[in-house]
Amino acid sequence: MATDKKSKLKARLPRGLADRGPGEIAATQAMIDKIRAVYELYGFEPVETPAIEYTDALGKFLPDQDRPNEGVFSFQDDDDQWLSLRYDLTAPLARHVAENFQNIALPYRSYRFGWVFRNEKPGPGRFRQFMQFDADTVGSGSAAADAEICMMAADTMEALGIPRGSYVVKVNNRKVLDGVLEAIGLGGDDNAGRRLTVLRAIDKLDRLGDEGVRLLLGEGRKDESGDFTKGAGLKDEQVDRLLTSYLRTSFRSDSPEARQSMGVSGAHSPVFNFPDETTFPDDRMTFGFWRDAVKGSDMGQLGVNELDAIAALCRAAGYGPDRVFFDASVVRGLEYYTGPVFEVELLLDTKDEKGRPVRFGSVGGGGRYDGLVSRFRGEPVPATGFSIGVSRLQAALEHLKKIDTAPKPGPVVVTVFDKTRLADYQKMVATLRGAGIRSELYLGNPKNMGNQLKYADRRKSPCVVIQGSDEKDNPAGPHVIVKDLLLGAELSKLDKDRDDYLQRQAEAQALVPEPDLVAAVRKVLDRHGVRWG
RNA sequence: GCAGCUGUAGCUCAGUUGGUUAGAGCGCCUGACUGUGGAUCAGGAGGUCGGUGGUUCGAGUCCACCCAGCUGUACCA
Repeated sequence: MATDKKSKLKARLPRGLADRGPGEIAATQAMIDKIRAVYELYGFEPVETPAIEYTDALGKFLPDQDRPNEGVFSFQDDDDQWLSLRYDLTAPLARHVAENFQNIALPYRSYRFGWVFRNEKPGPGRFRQFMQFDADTVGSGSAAADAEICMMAADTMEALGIPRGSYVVKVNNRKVLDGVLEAIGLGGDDNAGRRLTVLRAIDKLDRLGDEGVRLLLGEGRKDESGDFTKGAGLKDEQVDRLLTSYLRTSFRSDSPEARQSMGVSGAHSPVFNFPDETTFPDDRMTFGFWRDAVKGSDMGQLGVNELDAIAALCRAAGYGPDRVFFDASVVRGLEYYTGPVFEVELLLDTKDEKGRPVRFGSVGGGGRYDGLVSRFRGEPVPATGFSIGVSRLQAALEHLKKIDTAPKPGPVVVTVFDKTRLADYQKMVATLRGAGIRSELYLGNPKNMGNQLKYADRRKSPCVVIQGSDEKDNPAGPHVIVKDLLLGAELSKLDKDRDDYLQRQAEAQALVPEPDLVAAVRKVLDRHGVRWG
C-alpha cells in the first residue's frame, strides 16, 4: 500500500451518488413507513425483486457495442449474457408476475421500494442511484384500478405531510394524445418521428410555458445559453389548434404572463386554474374540449371515455380536482404507457439560497402499461401502477424544511478517568445498557478529561459519567458524577472567564452513589426529553 | 451529447497591467488555565495554484488542449 503523500489515493465519490448520514436515513425510513401504511390500507401487499435483471427483461435497451451503458448500467455475466441494474421497479415486477403467473391471484396488488439506477446526468434532486416506492395492480383493465392508484397517490402525499393544495395528481391519457395528433393530421407511420417531437414539446409546457412550446412545435427554440433545439416544424395552424383547443386546459401553476399570452383573464375560467383561485375546471367542460380536439379519432374518443370513467370514480369518492386533476400536458415516458398516465407535482414555491426559484419537477408518476407483462406471456395482461421518487421527494421536503434531518442525541458516554480501571467503567456501561439506555465506553486516548468531554459533546451525548478516585473513595461508598452536557452548554453561554465557567459546569453535574447511576442518568434524559428512536 | 461559467490550504475565498520566499477567515493539531465541553492566549501542521504543453528573462495570472465541477439545454424507461 502506498503511504507516501504523492501517490496516496484520492477519496472521491462518483458523481450523482451520495453518502447518507443518520439524519437522512431516519428521514427516509420515516417516509417509507408512511407510504407503506397507505399502500397497505389500499390492500396492496409487498413483494421484492433483486436489483439486477437480465437486460432484455428490463425493456428497451439492449446494450450496443459502442455504448453498452447508455442510460442503464450493464455488464456481462460469465456466460456472456447481458445483465443490468434495474432502472425502475415496474419492469422487474412485470417479469416477476409473468414468471410466477400460476401462483398469483389476479388482480394482483403489490408494492415494493428500493434503489434503482440510471446512468445519466445528475442534477439537483436527481441522482444516479435513487429510491422509488412503487405500487401496481396487475390483471385489471378496469378504470377503477387507475382511479384507485390516483386516489392512493393523493392520500400518500397527505400522509407525508404535504397539505392538500400543495400537490396535485395530474392525469392524462396516451390515447387522447395520440387522438389529438391524429386529428391535426399527424397520424400514420410516416409521422412517427414528428409525433415524438411534438409529445416531448407538450411535456415541457409547465417548464417552458406556452411560448416555449410554441417554438418547439414550430421552427425550434434557443435556450439561455444559446443552444438551439430543432422544433417539430408544424404549420402555424396546427400549432394553434394544439395550443388553443387542447393544451389550454392544462394545469397552470405559472405566471400571470401565461394567462395573458392565452388571451384569457382566467379570473373564473372553467378551464383554468391559478394559484390564487379556488375554482377548478368542471370535468364535463374539460372532456368536452378534449372530445372536440380528438374529433375523427376513435382512439382519442376511447381515451377520453376512460378518463371520464376515472373522473367519475374519483369524484364519487370525494377526490375533487384539487387533488386529482385532468391535465392535457402530462405525457410521461414514451416507451411503455398505453393508456392513462399520472404525475404528481409539488406546488410549493421554493427558493434557493440566492433567491432563485427551484423546480423539483414531478415527485412521482405512473400509468397503465398493458403491454409490459404480455411481452413475456403472449396473452393480454393489463396493468397499472405508480412510483414515488422517494429520493427526489425527500430532497424537495428537506429543501422546504418539511423534514427534520437534525442529528439525534448520541449515547451516554462513560469516561475513562483511570486507565487501569477500564473494567469498572465497562461494567457501568453494561449496567446502563441493561437498563435500556444507549451508552458507550470512551474508546479514544483517555489522557485527559477535556478530550473525552469534547468527544461526547460532538456526539451530542446528553450526559457523561465520570468516576475518579475522589468519587470512588468517597467515605459514604463509591459515587459517580453524572454530568448533564445539554444543561452545561446552556449555563456556560454567558460566561467569560474560566473560573466562572468552571463554576457553572459544576452546577450541571450531580454526585450520586454508584448504585443510583441508572436513576441519575434517567433523570437527565427525562429533563431533556431524550428518546433515541 | 451541446452551450456558458468555474477550478488557489480540509472548507469559504483574496491574489492588483505577468515580477522575489502565494495570503486571510474558519476548521484542524499541540500547549497554558495542572479533575471538565465554551471563551481567551501562545505555538504548529497543511498548497507541484485541476492536468499537460506553449508564449516569455519571468506564468496562479496570457494561449492551446485535456480533466473535473456548476448552470442551462437535449435525452430520460
